[in-house]
Amino acid sequence: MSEIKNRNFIEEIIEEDIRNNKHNGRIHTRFPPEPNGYLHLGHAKSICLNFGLAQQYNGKTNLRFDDTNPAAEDVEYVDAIKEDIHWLGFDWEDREYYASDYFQQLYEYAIQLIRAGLAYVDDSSAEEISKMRGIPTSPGSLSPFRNRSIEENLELFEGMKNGKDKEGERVLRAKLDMSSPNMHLRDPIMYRILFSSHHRTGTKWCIYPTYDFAHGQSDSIEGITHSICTLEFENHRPLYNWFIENLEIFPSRQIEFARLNLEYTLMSKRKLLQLVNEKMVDGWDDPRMPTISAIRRRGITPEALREFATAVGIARRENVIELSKFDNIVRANLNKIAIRTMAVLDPLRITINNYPHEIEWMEVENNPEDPETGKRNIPFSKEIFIEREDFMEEPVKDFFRLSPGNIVRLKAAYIIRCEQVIKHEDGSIHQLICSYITNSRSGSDTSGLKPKSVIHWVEANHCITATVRLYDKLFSVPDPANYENVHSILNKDSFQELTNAKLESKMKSADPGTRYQFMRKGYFYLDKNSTHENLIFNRTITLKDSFGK
RNA sequence: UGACCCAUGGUGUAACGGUAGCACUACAGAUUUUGAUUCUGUCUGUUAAGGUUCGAAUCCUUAUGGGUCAACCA
Repeated sequence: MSEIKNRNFIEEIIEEDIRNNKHNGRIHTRFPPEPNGYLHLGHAKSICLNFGLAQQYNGKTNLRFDDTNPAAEDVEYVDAIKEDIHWLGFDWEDREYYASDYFQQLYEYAIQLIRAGLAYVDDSSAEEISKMRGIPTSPGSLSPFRNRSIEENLELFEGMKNGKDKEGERVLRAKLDMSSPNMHLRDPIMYRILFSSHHRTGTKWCIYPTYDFAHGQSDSIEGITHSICTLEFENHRPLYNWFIENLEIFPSRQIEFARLNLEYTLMSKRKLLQLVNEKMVDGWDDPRMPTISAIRRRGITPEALREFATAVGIARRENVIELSKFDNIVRANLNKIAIRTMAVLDPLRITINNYPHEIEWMEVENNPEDPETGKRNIPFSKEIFIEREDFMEEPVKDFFRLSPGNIVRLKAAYIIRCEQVIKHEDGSIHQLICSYITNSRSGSDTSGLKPKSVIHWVEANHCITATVRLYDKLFSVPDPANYENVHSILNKDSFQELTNAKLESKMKSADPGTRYQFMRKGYFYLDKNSTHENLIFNRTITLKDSFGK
């Protein structure tokens, strides 16, 4: 069935397991976000991987919030995460779980390990524990509390649970190997005391399991067959397995893959939070952010994002994806579906002095890539706007657009020639006087003229004015993660707001769900704060532009 | 001076002991009433050295380079 298809290493593992009828051929994955921030591109890769694998192999995927640290977590994030996953196109059905659902079970597991002599309560301070752990290249030392009796451990652990101790006063540790070269095996901490209120369990618990003591068991409880995580958890795997083996519970298997890195993009939750908190961006969904909500607000489709998540591949080597890969996929997707319209972002008025008609209606396609979207008529008169940058008084080499004495084709209309430049007192250009070529009307052109360029325009008396927001890369360096100070690497030109853009009048009723292509300018999408009175469009991405290369 | 992991064009990813392929980028050309799209072509690669084998990107060894680990974060 899949002899020809190239599979990634995780698919190979799964197919091998299916062949061996492991877990009766059952495939069950999970996506385990911690609700302490918004989902970003890296998470999108993981979501597509986990849900995609389940779809591919007839399995299931659970959503599980990894909420074992009440100090950092919040319901605000829970809701946003759910919305993002659904928007991306995936559904966990009724399997919405929380690690905190298992707090009681986890507590019992801990007692089981204490009874087996495999866990102990340590009264050492955090600093002492850290010191006794040693360094990777030399063994740690044993805690003086390591050999407490089972009874004493049981009693002390119950005391911890009942709030007898202060935060940081005691922890429960697994008894493994203080001389292991793997630091995670040097008596890792299983439980710590935290008197913060949990977003789900409130103040019921004052001891909370650590990631290592919660994650594998949560997988196991849910019958997860393939627990997929990123490479930095690789050194945790022996511990993951140790807990499962010693607890004698369902053996989920942890598999690690390389996380996504993208040029010019920060993927660290901590730093993204900093950008938001210090108002370097307009919230988590600022279109320059790499979060899923920002990508949505930018106007990128879930299809494009899914395609990107697949295209980057799954492997175990560190990687940095080029931004052009992302851009390419976004453009290819939008090119197929975007409704074309003409919009002049930075208007320059033109009067066509020899144009005799009051008005004419010109027919133009809504999307040449999709004839089913039909055509529309747009008005044309002697007063129009063109893009200021489509005129150059002293054209540089290879500038094909309008300049004094030269001709250009107005898309779907006539060829015009620039006759005169009218300036303000300060020398800046006020407007242009042009003539039009009478027999050059689009579709019935008999002029024989071949202008080197076609430009967009809008009729001056029918158009509407709107706000257009142009976004660019947030950072000026391709590897922002390598800089501690994000302020110093911000791209100063990452945001530009134009408030005098001229749009075709039909855009008055622009649809919030529709992706538009402003011809020759890029793809645009209505912002969430747009109103009928004040239309705001976000630029999703520019068109490819080979001018000047 | 430890353990674990990784190494294929500029980037990402295939090739499962038998012709190093695909995508993106770059460059060149064709088409085009969007300098877009589309189409065609070109450049560039198995980290190194040994070994096993009729045959190695693939298996083994060593070296080199890179990543992860010393939170009561996940």
